Amino acid sequence: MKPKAHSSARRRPQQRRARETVEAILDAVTRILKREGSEAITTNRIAEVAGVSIGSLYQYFPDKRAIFITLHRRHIEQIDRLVERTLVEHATGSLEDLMRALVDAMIDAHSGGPEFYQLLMVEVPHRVERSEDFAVRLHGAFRLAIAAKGRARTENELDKTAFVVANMMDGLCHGAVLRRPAKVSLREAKDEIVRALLAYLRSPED
Amino acid sequence: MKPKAHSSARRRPQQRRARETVEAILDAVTRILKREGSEAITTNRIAEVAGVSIGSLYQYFPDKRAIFITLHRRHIEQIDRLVERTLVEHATGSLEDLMRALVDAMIDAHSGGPEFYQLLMVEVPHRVERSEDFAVRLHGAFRLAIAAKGRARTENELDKTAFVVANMMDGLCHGAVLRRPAKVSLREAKDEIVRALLAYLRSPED
Amino acid sequence: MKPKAHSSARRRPQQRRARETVEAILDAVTRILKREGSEAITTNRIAEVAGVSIGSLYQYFPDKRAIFITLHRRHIEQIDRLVERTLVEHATGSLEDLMRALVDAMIDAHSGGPEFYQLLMVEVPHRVERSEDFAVRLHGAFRLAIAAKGRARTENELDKTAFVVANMMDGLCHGAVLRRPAKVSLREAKDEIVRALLAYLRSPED
Amino acid sequence: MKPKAHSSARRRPQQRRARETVEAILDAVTRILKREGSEAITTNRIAEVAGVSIGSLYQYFPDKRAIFITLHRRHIEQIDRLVERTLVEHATGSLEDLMRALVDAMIDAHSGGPEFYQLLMVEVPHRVERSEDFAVRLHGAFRLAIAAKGRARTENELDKTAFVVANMMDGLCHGAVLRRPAKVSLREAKDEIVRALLAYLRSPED
DNA sequence: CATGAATGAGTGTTCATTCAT
DNA sequence: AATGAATGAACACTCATTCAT
Repeated sequence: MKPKAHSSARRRPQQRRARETVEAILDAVTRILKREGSEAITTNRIAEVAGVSIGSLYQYFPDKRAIFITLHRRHIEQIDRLVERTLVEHATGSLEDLMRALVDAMIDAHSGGPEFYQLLMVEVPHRVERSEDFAVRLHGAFRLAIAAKGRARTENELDKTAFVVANMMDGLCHGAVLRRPAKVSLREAKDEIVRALLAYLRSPED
Repeated sequence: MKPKAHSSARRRPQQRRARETVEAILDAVTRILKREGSEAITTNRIAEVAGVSIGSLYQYFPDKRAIFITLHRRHIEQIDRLVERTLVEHATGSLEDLMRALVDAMIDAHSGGPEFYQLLMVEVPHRVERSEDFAVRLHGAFRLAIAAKGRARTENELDKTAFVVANMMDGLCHGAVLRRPAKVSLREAKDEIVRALLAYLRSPED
Repeated sequence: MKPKAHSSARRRPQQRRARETVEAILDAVTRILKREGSEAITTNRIAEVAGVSIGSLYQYFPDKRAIFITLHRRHIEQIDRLVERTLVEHATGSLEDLMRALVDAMIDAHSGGPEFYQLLMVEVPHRVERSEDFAVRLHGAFRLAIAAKGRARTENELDKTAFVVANMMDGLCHGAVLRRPAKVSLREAKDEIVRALLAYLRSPED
Repeated sequence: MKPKAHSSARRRPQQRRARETVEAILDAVTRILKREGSEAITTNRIAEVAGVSIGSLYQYFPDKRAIFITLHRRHIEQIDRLVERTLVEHATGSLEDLMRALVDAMIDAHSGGPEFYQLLMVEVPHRVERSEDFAVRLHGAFRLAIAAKGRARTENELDKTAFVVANMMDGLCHGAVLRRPAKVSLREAKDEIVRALLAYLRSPED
C-alpha cells in the first residue's frame, strides 16, 4: 500500500524539487550577470540569489564550472533546435524565405545580451563540453539544406558553401546585434544579411 | 636644479628602461597565456616572468586591467594599420585583389591563436577602452574603399554595405582560422571567402 | 496497552534491526578506512557504505564521535578479553609459556593494520572514553599474574614490574608489527621479545 | 656604498624576517595546540596567533600539511641529535650509564605533552616525510653502541638486539610519561626501565 | 625608482547535522 | 522509525595590491 505502489507518484516530488532547485540556480546565474555583472557570480551569491543553501548547490553541481557547462549545453541545444526547426519548416519554401527565417531565428536567439555568451565562452572549458562551435555543429544541417535548394555540386563545393554560409550567418547576425552602426536599422541589417547570403548562394560556382 | 638640466640626455636612459619594462610585462602576458593558460596570468606571475618586481609592475600600470587595456589597444592598432595599409596599397587595383589582400591580412593577424583574443574580450571592460569593435572602427575606411570601387550609391546603402563587408570579413576570417572543417583547406577557404565578398559586392542593389 | 504486551515477540525484530544497523555502520567505518583512507570517513559516506540513510545513522549515534567511541570500546574489550583469557589459560604453566602466549595474542590483535588504531587515537577524546590505556587497564591483571609466578615482592615492586611488563609488551609488539627491520623475521622478533621479558622478570630485584 | 657592498648585510634582514616569520608560525601551532586543542589549529588561526597574515603563511608553506611536516622534521632531528650525542658522550662509560643517559634524554624530549606527537602522527603523511620511525632511524646507532659494549655477536643478533632496545626505550619512556601509575614515581620508573634494559642486554644469548 | 614581503578580503568547497516528509 | 534533501558554519587557499626598506 505504501512502499512501492505507483512509486512514480512518490518519487516525483523529489524529482520536482530537485529540478526546481537546479532551475533556480541556473536562473540565478543569469540574473546576477544582468544585475551585478559577471564578477559577482560567486557560488555563494548564486546560492543566495537562487534561494538555496550553498550546500544544496553543491548537491546538484560538482563544482562551479559544472553550472556554466549546463548553462552552455542548454544554450546550444536551444539554438540547434531553433535552427533545425527552421530548416525543416522552410524545406519546401524558397531559398530567400529559408535564409530570412534563419537570420530571424539567429538574431532572436542572441538578443539575450552579449555578456551571457561571453561568460559561457570564458567559463566553459574549450573543447570539453563546448566541443563544437555553432558553425561546426550545424555544418551538416546546412549542407543538407543547401544541397536540397542548390544546383548540382561536388561534395567539396558543398563543404565550402556550408562553411561560408554558417560563418556568414553567425558573424553577421552577431554583428547585427552587437555592433550595428546607429544609422542602420535592425530591419535593414536583416535584409542586407539576407541579400548577402542569397548573392553568395546564387553566384556561379566559378 | 636637478630635474630638467639637459634632461634629454638624462631622461633617455630612464625612458628606455621604462619602455623595456613595459614591453617585458606585456610580453610576459602572452608568454604565460601560451605556456600556462589564461588562469596562470596573475600579476605576480607576470612580474616574475617579465623579470621585474611586482612593485615595478605597479609603477607602470595602475592595476591589472590596465595591462590588458594596453595589450588590446596595441592589438587593434596593429590590425587597423594592416587594414588601412592594405586599402591604400590596393586602392587602384581590382576589387578582387583588394578583397583577397584584406582576407590574407586578417587571417594572418588572427593566427596568433584564439586564446589571446578571448582573453582581451574577457578582461577589457566593454565600451571603456574596447570602445569600437573592428567592424565599427573600420566602417569608415571600408565605406571609402567601397565607394571608390563601386557604382553610385546612397549614403545609407554605403553604410549597409560597409557593415556587411566588415562583419563578413571578420566572421569568415575568424571562422577560417578557428573552425574550418578538416576537408576544406585554408587556401580553399580564402578563395571561397573572397568569392562570397565579391558576389555580395557585385550583386545588384535591389 | 501497546507498549509491553508480549513485547519480547514484538520488540525483538526491532532490536535485531537496530543491532544490524549499528553493526553495518561500524563495519562501514573500517571498510572505508581500508579502501579509501581515513579522510574518506565522513558521516554521509559511512551511511552510504553501511547501506542506511544518514538519518538512521543519527538515530543510533548522537554524533560522529560516538561511532568512534563505540569502535574503541569494542576494540579494548576484545584486547582485554584476549589478555585475560590468556592469563587464565596459562596461570599454571611456566612464565615463558605465559609470556609467549601474551605476545602472540597481542601481535595477532594488532595485525589489523596500524591505521585503525591511529584513527581511534585521533578520534576518541582522551580521558573521556579512552580513559584507560592498555598498560593501565591491564596493570592489575599483570600484577596478579606476576605475583603468582614470582618471588615474594613488595606492593611497590609489583607495581613497577607490572608497569614495565605492560609497556614492554605493548611497545615491542607494536614495534614488531609496525617497524620491524626487514632482516628480522616475525618469528625471531617474537622470540626476542619473550627473551627480553623473561630476562627482566628473572633479574634480581636489586 | 649602498647597493652591493657586502651584500650579505643587506640580504640578512630579509632572511631574518623570513626566518622569524617561519618560527612564529611554527610556534603558533604548538601554542594553539596547548591552549585551544588540536581542532583549533586552522591556517587562519595559526596566522593570527603567529601575528602574521594568512598570505604570509602561504608564502612560506605551500599548504597546511607542510607546516606539520616541518614541525615533524624538526622534532625528529632534535631527538636524533639528542640520542646520538648521548651515545657519543657515554661511549666510554658503563652500559648502565649509557642506558640511564638515553632514558633521561628520551623522557626529557617527550615531556612536551602527548598531544604534540599525536598531532604529528595524524597530520604527517605516512612514509612520505615521516619516512622513518624513531626505532628504525636509530637502529644503526644502537647497533654500533651495543656492538661496542657487548660481547661478540652475529649480525643477526645485533639486529634483533637493536630492535628490542630501541622499541623498549621508546615504549617504556613513552609509557613513563603518558601512563605511569600514580603509585610509581618518575624516578622509580626510570630506574626500573634502566634495570629492564640492562637485564635484557646482559642476559645470555640463548 | 626598485624591491618583494606582507596583507586580507574574498573564493570555492566540505561535511556534520537537522528536519520535513 | 526511516529517509535524504537541505543547511550553513567553517575551512584551506588565492591573488590584486600596498608599502617599508
